[in-house]
Amino acid sequence: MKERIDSDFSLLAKGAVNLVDEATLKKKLERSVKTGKPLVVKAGFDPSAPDLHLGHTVVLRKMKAFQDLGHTVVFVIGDFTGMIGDPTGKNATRPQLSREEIEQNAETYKKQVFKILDPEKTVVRFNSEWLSKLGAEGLIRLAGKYTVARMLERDDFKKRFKEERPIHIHEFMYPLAQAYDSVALQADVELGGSDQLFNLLVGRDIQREFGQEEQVVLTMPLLEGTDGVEKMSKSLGNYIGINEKPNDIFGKIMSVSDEMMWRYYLLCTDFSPAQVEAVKAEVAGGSLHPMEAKKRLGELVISYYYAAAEAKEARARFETVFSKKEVPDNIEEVVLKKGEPVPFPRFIVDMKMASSASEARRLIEQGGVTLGGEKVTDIHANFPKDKEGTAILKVGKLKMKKIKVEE
RNA sequence: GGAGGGGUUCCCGAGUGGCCAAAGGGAGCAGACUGUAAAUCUGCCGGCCAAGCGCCUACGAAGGUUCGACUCCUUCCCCCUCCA
Repeated sequence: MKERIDSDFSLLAKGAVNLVDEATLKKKLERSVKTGKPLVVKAGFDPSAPDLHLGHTVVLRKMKAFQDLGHTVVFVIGDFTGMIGDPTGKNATRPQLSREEIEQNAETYKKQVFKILDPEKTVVRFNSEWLSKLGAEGLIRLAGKYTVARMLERDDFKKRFKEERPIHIHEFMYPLAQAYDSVALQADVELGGSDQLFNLLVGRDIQREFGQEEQVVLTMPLLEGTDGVEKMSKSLGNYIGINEKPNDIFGKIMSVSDEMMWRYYLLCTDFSPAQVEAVKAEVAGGSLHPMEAKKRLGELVISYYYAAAEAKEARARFETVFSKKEVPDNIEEVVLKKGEPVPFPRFIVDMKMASSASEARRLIEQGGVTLGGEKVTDIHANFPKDKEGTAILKVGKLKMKKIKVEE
């Protein structure tokens, strides 16, 4: 029993940035084993961005870890808190989402989330369920359980207060509302990104106020995006979506810098820190090529969201296109009727391989366009639509189509 | 209610009557190189074509002044800060 708890604990604590606190988690685990009652593990998600990327998976995978040990994972969709908007200090006014939009987003969410979590074992809840019921009175009562001074402990509030930048009252409600989620669910554990630490800790205080046992707070690191600097986010365009095609995921992973790849190894795979170190040592020692390490990473990551065969295929395609610089077999074919020759820039736009003729011209000028392996050099040249035949049109390294002209 | 600051191309941000399709940076794209869609270097980076030093569209919106406005004036819209 002692071993069971220790091994569960170390598995769950793996990779965490914050764990508040170890003793409580152990205690809860122990009690759960004894009573056979699973822990309630909660994580909240904003309903406005239903496009999951690898950054989200860091926390989701942690949820999965709890789930695999038999605990109850509650996926909270913050439809109520979403209306408030997490106070990030930015003034991005959030578009008010309609009920239908939220429902729709939730569905999209589930579809993606269940690529990681077990749909059978996952409880999905909307926090408007209990927060709406609270009413103005309840909300004020809730607010009565916390103090401004404590709120101002939050780093960005503190900063803004000091710099005399505005803090809106409703921003204080966000952590409180989120905390109340934990009360409503009687959460034992709450997971989140490391930027959520403050909010999650408020949950503990509020739970105590409501006479509940405090939840354990466990935060995971924020994964940097493909640029290697900013945290992965859709709005920054540096993300790798788990819904993207295997080929694209593979390519994007290959575009992650060599240094950054270790971070991905650590946060996006099942590798233990020791295993990651081992691969790292191999690369450092020269016995493993960094490119190979990265290819393996790509294959591995894809295999979590797609079939293993598809992961292999993505890798194979990458090697064909980039390493061997060959054209893969299964590329899109476009069949055209014979007709008048078309100026190349126009033609490239028609084929949707450039967004404007100017761009197409630029691509030609820069030597990025080939037809049947021949470089197109003249922007005034025509695509020989008057001749029958098949040729591969390549625009840049990534875009290629097989063009067939027939009678 | 009062005082002030601001809205520029995908983003940040300079520009304050012509030299402005608008500095610089980021992102993006292309090429070279390579070990990868890494790194590095070079170039491009509103649109249209008859490709000229051409035309159209663009500096919150609408008008106006001017030979000429992102730059000046008027009105309006929006954002932000401080004081009350």
